[in-house]
Amino acid sequence: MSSSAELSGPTAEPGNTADRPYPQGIPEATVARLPIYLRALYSLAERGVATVASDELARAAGVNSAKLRKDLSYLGSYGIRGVGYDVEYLVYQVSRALGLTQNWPVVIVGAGNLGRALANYGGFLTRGFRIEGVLDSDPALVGGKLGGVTIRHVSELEAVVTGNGIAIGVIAVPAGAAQAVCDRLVAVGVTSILNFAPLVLSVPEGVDVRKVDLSIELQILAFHAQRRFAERYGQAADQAAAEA
Amino acid sequence: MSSSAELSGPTAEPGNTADRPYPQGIPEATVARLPIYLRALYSLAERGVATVASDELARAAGVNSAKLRKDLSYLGSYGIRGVGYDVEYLVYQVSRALGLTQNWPVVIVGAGNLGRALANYGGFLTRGFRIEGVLDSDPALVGGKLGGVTIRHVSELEAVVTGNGIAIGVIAVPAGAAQAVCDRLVAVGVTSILNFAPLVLSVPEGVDVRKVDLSIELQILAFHAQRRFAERYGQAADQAAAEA
DNA sequence: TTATGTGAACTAATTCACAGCT
DNA sequence: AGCTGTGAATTAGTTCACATAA
Repeated sequence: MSSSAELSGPTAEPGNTADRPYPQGIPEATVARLPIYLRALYSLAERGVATVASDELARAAGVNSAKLRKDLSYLGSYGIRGVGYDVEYLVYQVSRALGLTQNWPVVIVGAGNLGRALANYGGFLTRGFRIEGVLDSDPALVGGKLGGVTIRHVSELEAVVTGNGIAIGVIAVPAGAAQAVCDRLVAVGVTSILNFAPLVLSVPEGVDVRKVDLSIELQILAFHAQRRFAERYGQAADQAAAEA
Repeated sequence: MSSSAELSGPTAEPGNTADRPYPQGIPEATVARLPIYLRALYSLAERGVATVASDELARAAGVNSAKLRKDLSYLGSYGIRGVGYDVEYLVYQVSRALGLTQNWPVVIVGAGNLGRALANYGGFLTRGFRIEGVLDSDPALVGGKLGGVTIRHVSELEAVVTGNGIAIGVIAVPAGAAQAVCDRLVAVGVTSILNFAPLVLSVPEGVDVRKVDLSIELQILAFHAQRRFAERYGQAADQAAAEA
């Protein structure tokens, strides 16, 4: 989770929040759900749905409707009582809240399986982001294409970042190389980092790191699976059950 | 996030929690951090560290020490006052809490870039899990090897799951195919699903789905990046800043 | 009617601060 | 003397339930 909990967090100067789009700040938990709503809204729009009620959108997003309405209320009053929400308009408002009406240039460091998966991942390249550079240390990969971009050598990292005004970096290199890549990104002004390497990066104050950890999620599943087995067969049986 | 908040949730029968390993239940937020602690502990163990204080382990995990101590206290009293925690012993206790002293057989559906990245990802194959099957619909991939396992055709899904007593499935197929794969996994008894496809899966009660969404994290980063720009340059400047 | 928007109540998570053990 | 373990206080997040507006 990100360090700051609010839009107008402790680093914001006091007293001038009144003319911001979202004066009270958007709770972090809400921010984390907005992308899910956005995806559900796109899916509705594609199916030609013009208006949606909170129950329906909530179901599509996998949350309850009270939570959805409260979440959306942080962005403003964009619904119509007795009717619901205009899908297209809500897409715009949620996009704007997330900063996706801009087009953020992104650099991906690491063009291995993970980097390739990212570049081809449905929705990674969508509205709001463009892959401006892909870097790798393997000479065999340099010069190849990925996501419409030519893979360049990682030694060009600084040139690629500064030359394209890149503020967001994606680290998709092995754990051993990740901290060094991170340090170099931060040194040339990248303040948002998405980390896929399985380690905790250390960064200076003011840099926002989010991590996607493929094995942590699996371990959380194992915890719940174990719990289910223990409930069903008693606490001694879970060992045997998993071996079966 | 998972549906149930506690180890002994509403589905557990009342009155027999006293002889469970963790009678009061482990908060979901704690469960989500245990894998991070575990990784930090392994890293310390590899460096030959025998004992660690909460401050140091907390720093390695990127949390504050009060939170770490409270988290560990849900598992039991495994520290030594005035000294710290025995690294090896704590590895065992955290592993046990997460259900990783067992060896869960896992099936990965989808052997594209993402499936391949998973199989090669540092730590995905580690203690607690073994890849028991990899499936894909592409005949060109079937018969090849991935993570030490031969890729089989997705039509064999049911046979692979039931034949190996698999309880955990990983969905690494495109969004369009994900729900169908999910339904088939659930139908043959898989109750834990890790979903990489960018959509909300619908599953019956009792099935635990976690999702890893590569683009949602990027969107959350964009939100914070936008906020920083707005704070620094005023709310009108952020548009121009990202275009630069 | 009907479905939003939101105070109020509730539940979960975090942090503080210090008693208690080694 | 030092670090854990944990009640108490605080803060964040969720859900309820209904006044409000189309």
